[in-house]
Amino acid sequence: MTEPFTKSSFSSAGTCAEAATASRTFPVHDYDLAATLNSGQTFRWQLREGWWEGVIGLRWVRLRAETDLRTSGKAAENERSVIIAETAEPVNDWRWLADYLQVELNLADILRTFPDDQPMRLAVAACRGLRLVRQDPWECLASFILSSTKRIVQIQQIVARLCEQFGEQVIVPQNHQPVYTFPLSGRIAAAGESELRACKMGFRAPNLRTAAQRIAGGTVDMGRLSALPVGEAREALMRLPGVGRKIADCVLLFAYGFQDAFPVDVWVMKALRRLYFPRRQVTLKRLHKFAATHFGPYAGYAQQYLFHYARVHAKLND
DNA sequence: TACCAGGAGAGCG
DNA sequence: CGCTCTCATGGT
Repeated sequence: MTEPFTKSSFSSAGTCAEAATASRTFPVHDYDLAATLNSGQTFRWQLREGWWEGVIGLRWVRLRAETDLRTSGKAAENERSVIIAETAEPVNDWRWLADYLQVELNLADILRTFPDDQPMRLAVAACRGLRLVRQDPWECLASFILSSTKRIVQIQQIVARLCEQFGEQVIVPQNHQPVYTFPLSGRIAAAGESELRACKMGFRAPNLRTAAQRIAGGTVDMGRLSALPVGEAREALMRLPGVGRKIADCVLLFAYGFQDAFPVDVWVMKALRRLYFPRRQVTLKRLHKFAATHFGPYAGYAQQYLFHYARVHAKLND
């Protein structure tokens, strides 16, 4: 990577009360920040005054994408731009953010591995710049346990209540409203079921609580799963209550980076049936088999394109 | 009102 | 294996 433009200041916070403490600019190619942060992988990013605000680990951060003026004449398919990040506290090492955003990943190399068929061409064309981010495993697992048969907006609301209720306050810019961390598993494990239900998660409450207890108690070691073969990691996740094939695959893909994990939800199911099996009644199991052989080594990435395409761009209603 | 949402799990034939 | 039902909540 080229040496990025970094600024860390104890400087003139004088006139602007909302001034962030540290900022950094990441050069990127083909990175649609809005689509990426708003495509149902994560549930805490909020667009406010032109910035995407969120919490990664213990840090408040806000992000903004800007087209690189030096190359503004280039074709859209190789768009150069920058992601500007600002934090509320000084930052020495920005690896946590570079890793989360996966800014060093070459998207073109991945898109090249996709099958050269009409559905993928449509999805890629419609969602150019869509990325996968690399999330914290526990936050990802907990969020997706809360996701079942909920719309994305509702998942966001439940997660927000959970953080407000059980998370710790993080440092934010002056005059900014309070922001909270995603609660640790131990904190959720210690919560009562009725406290959890107060966050409007309904029947998912006992599942979240039991999963948190097993993780906080060491029955499941989230850190160890990344070293396992994908099949074994999936089995370990699926032993947790409320975690079936779909949610396990979401965690494998979004948190651990198993690129061949292929979550099939109602949208992906609809897209696959409509685009690849227009007049056949295909079972879920058959679709998994198809996905494992058809979409290549980055099937999970292809899945995200199909999901976003189906949900936002395509009209797949029968 | 009826139906659906980035599902899982139990019960059934 | 495949099908059906239930779970809690809020929005069309």
